[in-house]
Amino acid sequence: MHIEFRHLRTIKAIHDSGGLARAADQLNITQSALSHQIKGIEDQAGVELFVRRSKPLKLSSSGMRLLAAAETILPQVAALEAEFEGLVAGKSGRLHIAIECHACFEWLLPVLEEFRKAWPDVDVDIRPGLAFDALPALRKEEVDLVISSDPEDLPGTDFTPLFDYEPVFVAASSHPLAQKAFIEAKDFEGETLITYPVDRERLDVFSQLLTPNKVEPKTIRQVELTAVILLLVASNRGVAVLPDWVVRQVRYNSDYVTLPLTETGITRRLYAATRTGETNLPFMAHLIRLARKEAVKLQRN
Amino acid sequence: MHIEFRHLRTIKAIHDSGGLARAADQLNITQSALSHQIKGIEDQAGVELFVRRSKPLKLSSSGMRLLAAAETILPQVAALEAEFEGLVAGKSGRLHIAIECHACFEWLLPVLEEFRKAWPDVDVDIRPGLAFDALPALRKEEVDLVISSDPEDLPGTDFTPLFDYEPVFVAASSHPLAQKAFIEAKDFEGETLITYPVDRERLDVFSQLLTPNKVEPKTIRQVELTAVILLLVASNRGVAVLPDWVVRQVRYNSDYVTLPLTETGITRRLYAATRTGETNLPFMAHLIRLARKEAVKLQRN
DNA sequence: TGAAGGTTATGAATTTGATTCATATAACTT
DNA sequence: AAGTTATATGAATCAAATTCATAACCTTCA
Repeated sequence: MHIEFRHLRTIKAIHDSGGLARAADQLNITQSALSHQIKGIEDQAGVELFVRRSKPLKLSSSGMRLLAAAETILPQVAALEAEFEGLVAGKSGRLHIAIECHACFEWLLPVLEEFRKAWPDVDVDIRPGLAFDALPALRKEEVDLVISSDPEDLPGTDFTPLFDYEPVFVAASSHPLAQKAFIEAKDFEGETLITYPVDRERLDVFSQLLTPNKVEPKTIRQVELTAVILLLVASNRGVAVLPDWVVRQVRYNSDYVTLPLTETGITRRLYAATRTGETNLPFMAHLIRLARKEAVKLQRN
Repeated sequence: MHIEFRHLRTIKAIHDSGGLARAADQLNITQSALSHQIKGIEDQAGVELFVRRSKPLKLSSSGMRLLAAAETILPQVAALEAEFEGLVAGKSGRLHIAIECHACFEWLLPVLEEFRKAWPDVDVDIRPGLAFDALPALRKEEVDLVISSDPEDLPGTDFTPLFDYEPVFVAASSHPLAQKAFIEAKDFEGETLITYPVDRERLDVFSQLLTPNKVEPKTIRQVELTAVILLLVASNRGVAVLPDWVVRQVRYNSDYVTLPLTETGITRRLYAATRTGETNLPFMAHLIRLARKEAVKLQRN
């Protein structure tokens, strides 16, 4: 027996309408098409699904069994179809995020909090395991959004600017470098540099200053949490380079100073990388707006 | 989105096979047909269900949602199809019975007990409400079997003989009629006749003796249970006419006598009425055999 | 009982949807 | 860059579904 959803809908329509002609109207086909159709189903099933010795015809006991199945299965199909309509309309979907920027948790978590209120049907997740090779994962649809400061010219991938920030040098107030107006690459030569535990080429201090100037810090110490980095810096256990929004947040504590990198400072920009077909989804656009709003807030502090 | 079971099977086959060509083999269609098919589903859904930037292709997040639905719904469809195969093969089905013969419960219940052991998948029920107008109900598929002693020449309805029985006169041993060799219609004139609570034209004593002889008993008292009828008869509160299998069962009790109706006795035959298309279903044939076997047993007592 | 009205069935023609065939395109590996 | 593997594409073909027109059947009423 080759049963399809369509057949279940037919059975239900006939039962609910109490006749073939009315059901045909409901299904937007002719009575004749419906007659042929039920004959086809019966031929396949090998049993009579309708009793025709009364007028209008009605379901046989076998037909009633099919009706029972229809009443179980069709709501599941309707829910699935509604869900896909939501997907198409952008009301639902998946938003799995990979973050190349380790410090971005500081602004992203409040953003996602706000986002969830507006888009309860969107499946949100942060995928820490995909921070490495985030852009290939985006292409393979393993994530849906990558937060990155390194735009690339990739077909099928859009980089939407979020906001600009400045990576700044952070040292204890008593540190000798604290008296300078700005920091140069060579200033790092005798220092213990404290960083997040990521590939050094993905840290601004290396990509924008040290690597181009072929300078190596004395030692590098990796620390997971921003607060711990600042604690170690304040107690002169090392120096750090952090996004300005990070140190702006804890500006009340004056145990350390912040200095620009280079005379003119360095400005970096954060981007949201999305697949081209999804950039304009309403929920995606809303997340980007929320991210920019949070950035303005951070810069007011 | 016009989703069918077929589409769910396609999604599942692709996922399980890990590629389009292998899935096509599994589904017994060409790779090309499958490619067209998934393109068709995607066009309808309005979202991409597959990620093609890898080889072999794999399900997108939307596709995974469809797979989840497939894994829920397809087992339900498979069960339904298996059930219909059982129906066609006669392993399952419905057996709703209407009994025109009120005393037939005495042999039918043990028959059905045995039947259930052999045919656990057959839906068995006795429909007391349909005893009146049982044959029209059979035609309309409201019941599937009618036990009747009145065969009719009805197109589409088979009457299969079950067994013969004799309706016998029952009276207290001390009753004056107890001394006769047989009973005639006029013998009922001064008597209280105790019957089952059914239409008098459906009682053998009326249809075979009293009505043709234009005899009316003094009074008629209707009683539901056979055991109560026999009690009242034994205590000389009236007389009765019952099928011989009924009084044969309780023959140890000698407070009453049984006498044939007329000099030569009256023989009646019980029939199983079924719809012509269903008479030869294995479970139906088995029930008829069991009924006959039970009758032999009753006649041995 | 015959007529009228309502309902479903049927067959040929037509339309629509699915599949095949042959080949192009894309992804991956060496 | 070449070769292999995997999927996509378009035209042709086939199969399934639907329509149109009408036949057949059932129920009710006078």
